[in-house]
Amino acid sequence: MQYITIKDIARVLNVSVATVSRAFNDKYDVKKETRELILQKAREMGYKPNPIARKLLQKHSYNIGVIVPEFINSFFPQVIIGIQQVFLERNYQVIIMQSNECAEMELKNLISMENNMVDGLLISLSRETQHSEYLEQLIKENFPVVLFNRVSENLAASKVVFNDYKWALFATEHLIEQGYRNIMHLSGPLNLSLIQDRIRGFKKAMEKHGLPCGADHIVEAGIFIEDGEKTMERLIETGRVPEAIFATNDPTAIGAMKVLKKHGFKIPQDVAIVGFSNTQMAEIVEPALTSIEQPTTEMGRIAAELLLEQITAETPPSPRTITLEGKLIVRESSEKAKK
Amino acid sequence: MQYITIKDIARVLNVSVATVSRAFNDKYDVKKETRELILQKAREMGYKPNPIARKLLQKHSYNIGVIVPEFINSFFPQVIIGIQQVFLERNYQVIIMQSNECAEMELKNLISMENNMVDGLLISLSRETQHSEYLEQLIKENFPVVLFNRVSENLAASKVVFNDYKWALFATEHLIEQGYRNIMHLSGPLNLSLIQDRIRGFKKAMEKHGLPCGADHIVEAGIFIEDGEKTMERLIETGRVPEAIFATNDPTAIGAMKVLKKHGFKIPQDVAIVGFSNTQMAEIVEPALTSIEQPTTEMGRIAAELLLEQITAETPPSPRTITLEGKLIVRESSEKAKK
DNA sequence: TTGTAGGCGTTATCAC
DNA sequence: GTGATAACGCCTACAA
Repeated sequence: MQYITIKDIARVLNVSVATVSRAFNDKYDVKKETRELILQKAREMGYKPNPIARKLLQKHSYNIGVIVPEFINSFFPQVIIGIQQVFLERNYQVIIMQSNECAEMELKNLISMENNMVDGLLISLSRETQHSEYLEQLIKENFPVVLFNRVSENLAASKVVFNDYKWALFATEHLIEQGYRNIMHLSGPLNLSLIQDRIRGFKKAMEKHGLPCGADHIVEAGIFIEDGEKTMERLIETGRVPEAIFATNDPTAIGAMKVLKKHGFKIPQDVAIVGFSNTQMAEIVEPALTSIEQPTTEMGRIAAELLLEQITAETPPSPRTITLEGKLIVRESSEKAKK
Repeated sequence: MQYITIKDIARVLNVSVATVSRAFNDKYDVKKETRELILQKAREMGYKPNPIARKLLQKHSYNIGVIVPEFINSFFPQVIIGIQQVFLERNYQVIIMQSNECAEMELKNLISMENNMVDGLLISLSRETQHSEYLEQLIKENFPVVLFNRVSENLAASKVVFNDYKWALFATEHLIEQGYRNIMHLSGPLNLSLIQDRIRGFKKAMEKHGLPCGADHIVEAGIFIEDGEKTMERLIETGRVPEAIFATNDPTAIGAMKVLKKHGFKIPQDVAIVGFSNTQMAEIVEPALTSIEQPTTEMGRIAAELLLEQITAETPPSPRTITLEGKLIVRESSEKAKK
């Protein structure tokens, strides 16, 4: 693949490269005929400007980087839709990479994004990421970064998060109000702060109502259906089936439901369940799953707006954290306990 | 953000830029002390090599572009996982963009990928894409491109597709064998060739068994849950509920099931259903959905291998089409009709 | 209106 | 070992 350059065109047409260059950037004056001649010839020769060379001069790429841990669950795809909504109309391209929940991969993504000269970065940290020096450095250098959903307190960047604490509390209180007492929390990866927040919310609700909430009431499961399945199998084997379950997200809840049903437990009569995130699956599963609705697409939009501000601002604005609220969607899986 | 360059380092250290450059690329001979001095100073000054400048000289970026129509359904995310598996161990970065089922957007993605100098491109066409001149041109210029799943016959590139015709035929025959006669096909966007293939498979099966298969046996629905819902609502309203349904994919099937159940129809007793793609939801819905399993991750891996071949080959290999086979997963939604 | 020439940040090929 | 210097492809003062 031999690329045609403006030099080639200039040579063929016996004009200078400057003239050719000007013919393409119409802010300069070029005689109409020569311009047309050049454009015509360029097309004929199959010329395409080399964007790399251009980028060497200009300083922005109109590319935005997005790094997410995974997109098997629909959560991140939905956030990305919001991100795209904002950037597309501003003529930015959105480049997506996935870290696969792996810190090493995330670092590679990060470096690669910088190499490709994105103008800004939206990132949701991987499960493994305890601390990212590289990202910290980037932020220190005033590179525009906005964290969303999976954030780290150590990073001095703008953040968009969900009020996980509050809505975990509400979700748990909902079960309590429905008459359940022995409630268990199936949590996700413990080093994620949002998971910790949900745990805190769960504990707070239990304490507030004087219910037992020891170590055996919180079980680490995961965030995928299989995680919920495995954990529930284990709980059933060891005879630790509670009256109700608050799961850290819908897939985990659904995995648990699947196993419970398989073992003949009735939901919600034997075990009531509440999920988190209100995915499409919540409506499909039977009985339909009570869940906390999160404004996913909005999260993307807001994060995008924050980033845009940073990119266009003269002086770097000080970091802000925006906390989004949700909504409890009550369905059959958490119907009132029979007395 | 002022970038530090090798010039700055050279100036400060009173050496030439050449020496600084050499210190970083250790294939040249530099005195140990000077190298260490330079590296040390570089770190101190916060120097980062400018990859754009580098790319101007070298010719490849070690970036691979992937363009998909959407990733709300889990199909494409799973394919991407396969793609990543192959490229990561080869030290390529995978850049993902989504066209949002929109031809205009897809074109922007395409241009942007080229601008970012990806070494090769994996693409699944948007629903709207009838014909992409830009892509055609790219392929003509021997730019490495592999199409997967959503392909176009007009493009002379390598392709990885699923044997939609055959497995749609099998899925339909399965319903016929179970004793159903009045079978309807809920299809997807008609201008996608894979959708046409599934329609052909459905028709063939019906004809083969002497069953009626007129225009009213094939209804265009879509590929999302909502599409299945809307279509089923319409069918129920107009009193056109068949004995069995073969849906173009799982979400459509599940949407239809949801509405059928809401209206009191029993599955499979009143209406049997078969889906396509075997998504996670198929196991979760009740009754569990019979579906065609597709090797999604494998599709990604194979497409990636094909692309890698093209990228590394001296002379462009002639395009190949690889057709993947699937598997019928029988569950309750298609149990035998009662006589 | 057009041409000349310098520069963007890096690497590679000469010399010394 | 190291320093000039010419590329890479494009843009843009400045001159003409």
